[in-house]
Amino acid sequence: MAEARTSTPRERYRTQVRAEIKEHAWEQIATAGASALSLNAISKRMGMSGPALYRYFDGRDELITELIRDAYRSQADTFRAAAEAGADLAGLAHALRTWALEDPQRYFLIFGTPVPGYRAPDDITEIAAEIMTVIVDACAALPSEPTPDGAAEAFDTHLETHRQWARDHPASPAALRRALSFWTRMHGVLSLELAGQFTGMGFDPALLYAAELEGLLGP
Amino acid sequence: MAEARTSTPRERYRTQVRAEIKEHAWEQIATAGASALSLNAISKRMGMSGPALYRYFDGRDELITELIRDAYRSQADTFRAAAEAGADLAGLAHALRTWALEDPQRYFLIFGTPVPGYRAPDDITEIAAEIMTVIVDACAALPSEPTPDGAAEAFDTHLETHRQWARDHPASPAALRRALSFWTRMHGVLSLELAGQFTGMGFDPALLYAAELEGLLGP
DNA sequence: CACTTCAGTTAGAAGTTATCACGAACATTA
DNA sequence: TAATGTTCGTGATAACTTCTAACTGAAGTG
Repeated sequence: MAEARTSTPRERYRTQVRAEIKEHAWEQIATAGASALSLNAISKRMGMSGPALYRYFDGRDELITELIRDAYRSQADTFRAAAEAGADLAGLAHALRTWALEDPQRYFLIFGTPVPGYRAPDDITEIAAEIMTVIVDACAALPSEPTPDGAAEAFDTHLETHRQWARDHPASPAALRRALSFWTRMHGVLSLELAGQFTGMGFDPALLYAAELEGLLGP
Repeated sequence: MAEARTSTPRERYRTQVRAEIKEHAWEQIATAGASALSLNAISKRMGMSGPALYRYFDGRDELITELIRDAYRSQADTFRAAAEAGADLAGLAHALRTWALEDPQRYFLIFGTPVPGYRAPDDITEIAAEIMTVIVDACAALPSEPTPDGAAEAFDTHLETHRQWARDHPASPAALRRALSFWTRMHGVLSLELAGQFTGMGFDPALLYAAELEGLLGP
């Protein structure tokens, strides 16, 4: 049994081809969207014919799932890198926007239209939880906390006993609520901007993003 | 030249078949997503074979565009109906959420992953502008206005001269900014909820939605 | 050297969108 | 009424797609 002490040439070849396939897939997704991803086109552009690709991926679904996984990992890495570089919540927001604009279709691979039947593998939701943890940490480290009014207070008491999504993070409910607001508000602006819903409207999305961010940091 | 005085039986039949096709399409989209929409399957389920459908729609793209148009119209109708029934901004938020939960895939047909090349026809963007107008009206009718801090103030001055998206609505910049915040924040929560990003996290999305709404009405 | 493993091939099934040419039903006009 | 169009639905066909099966050849292993 090959102990995989380093890696056999065959394994290296295999992972290299897999990576090349994914690269072509990303290229295709960026230009035509995930729904137009064609295994056939990838194979032909790599100089091999049709079914050869099935040696490396079980099929279209597995390839896309792998791309989704990479997208999540990429986002988690940017967040973690920003946090380790000492970024606060505003820094995270900036890193997120930069990352999203870098490849809109990658963003939509995570946050775009869901396929009704699809259920993400557990290791992917694990990465998602890791991302949330970074955000919650940043919210807990902020000097002030958002003051709860009516509905916010109700939500805070709800969060008191519903925080397993944050891995039972010891932060205050207000901090948890701010983390969720951060997520939803930044996503709200970003997704609409990346989807092109603002094009032709005339205002600068970056300013809206900044305003939403500051409104989140303030009270 | 048939003056189309009322409508010929053939025209009635035609529009009826078109409607039936769209109904089957909606059904299919709701269960499997728009990317899995199959003209073939629709034809067969209607008892006619393959290419017959091309008498009624130029092709897949035209059918989907028509569905998008209907989705926009449906949303515009709900907003308008709510506004005419005297709903304030909170009422609009409630109507929006109900409408979205009614058919998530219809929501994503409007706000979901964009197809890189696709450009919506002008009459559709017209409906979108109509929707924005209702929201801006509701924001202008609110008693208080959001107080601008730093970035919000910068955005307000920007909106002073960039308001053609609101058909040059005479509302104050603060009201316009609130309208945009309303749109992005409600969409932020809704889209993530409908995409299933909250499932397994344990908290109630409705409470988050309510909290975000109230945070929008307050200051 | 023999044997196994694996990459890549062609062939083919089943599905899709979309076009074409034809017959049949319908509507309109002479 | 009869002739003439117009439109609907059909089967055949092309060009795609994913994906399976069987086969060839090369690379690594005992």
